[in-house]
Amino acid sequence: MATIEPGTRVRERRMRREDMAMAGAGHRRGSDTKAQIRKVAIELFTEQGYEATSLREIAERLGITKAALYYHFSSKEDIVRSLFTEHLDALDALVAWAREQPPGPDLRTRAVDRMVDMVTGSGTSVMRFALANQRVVRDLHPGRENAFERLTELFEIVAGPDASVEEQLRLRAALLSVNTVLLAAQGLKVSDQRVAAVARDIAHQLVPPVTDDASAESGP
Amino acid sequence: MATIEPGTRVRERRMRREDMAMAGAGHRRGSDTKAQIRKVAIELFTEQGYEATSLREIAERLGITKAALYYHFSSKEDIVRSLFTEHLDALDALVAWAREQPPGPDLRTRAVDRMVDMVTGSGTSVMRFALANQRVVRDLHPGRENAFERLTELFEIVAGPDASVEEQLRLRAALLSVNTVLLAAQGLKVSDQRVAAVARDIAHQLVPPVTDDASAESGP
Amino acid sequence: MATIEPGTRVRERRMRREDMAMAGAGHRRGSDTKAQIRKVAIELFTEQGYEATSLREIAERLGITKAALYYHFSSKEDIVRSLFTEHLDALDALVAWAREQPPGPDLRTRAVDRMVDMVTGSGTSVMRFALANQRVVRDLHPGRENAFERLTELFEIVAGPDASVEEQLRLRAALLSVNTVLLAAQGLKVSDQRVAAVARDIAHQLVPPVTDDASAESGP
Amino acid sequence: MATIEPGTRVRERRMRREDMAMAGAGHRRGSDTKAQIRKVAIELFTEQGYEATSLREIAERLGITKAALYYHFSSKEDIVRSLFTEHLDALDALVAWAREQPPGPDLRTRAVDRMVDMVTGSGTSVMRFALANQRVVRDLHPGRENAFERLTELFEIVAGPDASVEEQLRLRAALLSVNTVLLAAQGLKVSDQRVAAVARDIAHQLVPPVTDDASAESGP
DNA sequence: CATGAATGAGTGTTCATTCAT
DNA sequence: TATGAATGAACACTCATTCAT
Repeated sequence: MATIEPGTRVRERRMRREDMAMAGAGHRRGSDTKAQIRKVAIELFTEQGYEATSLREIAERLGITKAALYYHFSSKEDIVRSLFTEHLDALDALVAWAREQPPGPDLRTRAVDRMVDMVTGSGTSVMRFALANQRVVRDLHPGRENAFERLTELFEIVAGPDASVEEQLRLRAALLSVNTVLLAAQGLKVSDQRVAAVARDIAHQLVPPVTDDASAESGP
Repeated sequence: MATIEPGTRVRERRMRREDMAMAGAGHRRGSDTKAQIRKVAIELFTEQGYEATSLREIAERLGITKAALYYHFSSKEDIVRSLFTEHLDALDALVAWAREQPPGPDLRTRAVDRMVDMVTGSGTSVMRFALANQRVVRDLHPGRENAFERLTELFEIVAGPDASVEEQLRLRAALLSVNTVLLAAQGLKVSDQRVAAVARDIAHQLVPPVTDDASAESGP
Repeated sequence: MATIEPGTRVRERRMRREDMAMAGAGHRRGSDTKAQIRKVAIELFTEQGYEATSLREIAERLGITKAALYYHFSSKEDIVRSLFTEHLDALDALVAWAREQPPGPDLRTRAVDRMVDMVTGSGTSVMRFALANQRVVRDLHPGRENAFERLTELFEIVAGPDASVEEQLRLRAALLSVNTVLLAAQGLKVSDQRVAAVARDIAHQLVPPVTDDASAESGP
Repeated sequence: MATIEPGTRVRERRMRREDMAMAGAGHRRGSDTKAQIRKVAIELFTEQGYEATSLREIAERLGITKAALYYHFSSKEDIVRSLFTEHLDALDALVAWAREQPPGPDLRTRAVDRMVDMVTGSGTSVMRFALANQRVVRDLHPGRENAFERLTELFEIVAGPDASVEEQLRLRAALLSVNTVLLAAQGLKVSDQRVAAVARDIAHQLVPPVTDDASAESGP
């Protein structure tokens, strides 16, 4: 041990909710703990990654015990799964929407728009989380339908059956570009709106023109 | 995580090198253990993430003991740091090259080309690894020069002093697009070369035209 | 150390509490585990020294797991710190008492008496522990108030402001002599009471007579 | 891991002797490594304790490898044993001397004198070391003759066959008092000589008067 | 004389998880 | 709804020790 560091490391067990709640009416013991857990969890998982985030951290941040987490969720994995299925609906809706659309030259553009909306929309986006935890997401429902499966489906619908590999690649890149821009914006002082705008522009720019049937897409 | 990873991890303790060694070479043929550690480490860190990868895994895969890792590296962190500084040189070279170039309308394009080359070349792994472990990379040298700092520098040099925020964003996105395409290609059956080609195309397409002051190149 | 300790340490893993428990009490009867840890810890630390005592030893002797120790204490250091602050009160009380006493020729004698009482009093004394682990104790609160600081304070109060260095030395030796006698008694078949008696005698004998200069309390 | 600390922990392997030696003629590679090891070892064992001191520390401080230590000593224990037997001779001499002395009333006093000389002389370190590592010393030669055995022998010879338990205790305390004073002197600004003088005084004061059978011994 | 490379047992510590209350 | 107390498995890391060169 050599030299012993003085204070630190006191584990600050107990820092109950009473401390911070109390004031403001006792009305909150009732219900939404589960929602709060989800909120904190997605934040931490996104910031630090799934494996690097411990249940203790989540519990402590909420002023509850680890055991309490187990009342609401049956495992750590269950938390992350819940986060996903919760937000997977958005993707599902997008897929459903795409399926209904008449296949036309502007479907791709409109799909991209919705994608941009989705990603830049709600606070801590699942997309960001998914990118930060690809492995977990992939392992989550092995063989079953997960976010990546959904995306693939979306890609296929929007690309259409006749799209060449290059076309597919470009389209996927277009749809994913929001995240690239998000990544690119790190360290730059830009408002979220401006980032979103640029993302949209770039995405539009990348959408490959539809190549109906004949000819090559780079035209004469 | 318990249920997540299905097979694997079966605890196959002991599977020593004697199996493959010619029984008689005292401890090891005196050479490249360190290099092998790095190789295995970058593989696992990329696949599973830094935190999700244990030193036991690395050691076992090499048929050595955990303690042996500590002969070559002073900590887990040291391994990851070593991986980085090893390949940081490529980025450094790129920055140096950019600095020497005469600022002209085609600098951006040529920078993008080199970037694509770098990422699709041997360095593939490091970039992929970096993206899969952003947090670790960021925390690695706090305040000091790391991969992200390097990239930022590159961005600034290539963008030039008068670039607007939008322009910067687009340029960054262009330079990073290789990775987007890499990501997009997952699950698609395409050769690496084709992916690289598309990446290059897309990157070129995204490079913002230089808007110094005069009309310049975007003209008709 | 390998060959040093002959028997002992036979690795007797698992020797659970079920043996002595009435099978059915969920985890523990809810009470004094923490106290028991402290008890065992001070014993082992005193016998073997802090560094030479492993948490496994402590846990095993109690029939609990190492992890259980961490439920009650946040680190090994925390255990030792707790032992100290727990018993530091005794020293504090002594200091407080000394401060209140009217400075007179018999203060020294009475202080010595209380000291002897304290050290020979409670079972495994902190004093013995402190002497066996001087370094740890010193490193424990670096710069802050620890046992040695307390003793110094006591020495100064009892010695008075005009004491010569020799006088101080003798007084300190008197106060510490209990421990010398404790040490000297090792290997000798004597009852604790007799040891205490001799210690008291010796201590009294060593107390330096007060040597003011002016009349003061040794007056005729 | 949470936050990664930057530099530190680089293990500073290699810091060879060439760096510091080189200058001063190459004459030192020859011999006295063993002596230096002992010197460093006794320092560190005394400061930090035997268990808390690692062979790596010793080796590093000397600019050699751990393996080199094993050339000179067959184990860590061997080092400590060597330290002891080296200085055990002094004690042996004392015992021998005591044995030769005619048992008389002043033997005790003279024995105490020699003891004080021994402890305050060059041997200081060993005694201090022994006190700081009582357990190790005790375990060192289990059943065989060690420092404590020697001391016990000395005690018995000097006390004589008819001494009561109290007498023995006092005598032992007298002989050990040097160490008490050494301990007491910590934190006090006194020269070693003065400490020695006080120690001698105290020791003399504690020597119990010989109570053979008849009469008082200090009588005229 | 000494090192480079390695090992096996052990350290303190943290984790996800369980369950009686 | 939650908690207090605990567990077993794993983790990163260090130690004393070995041995071919």
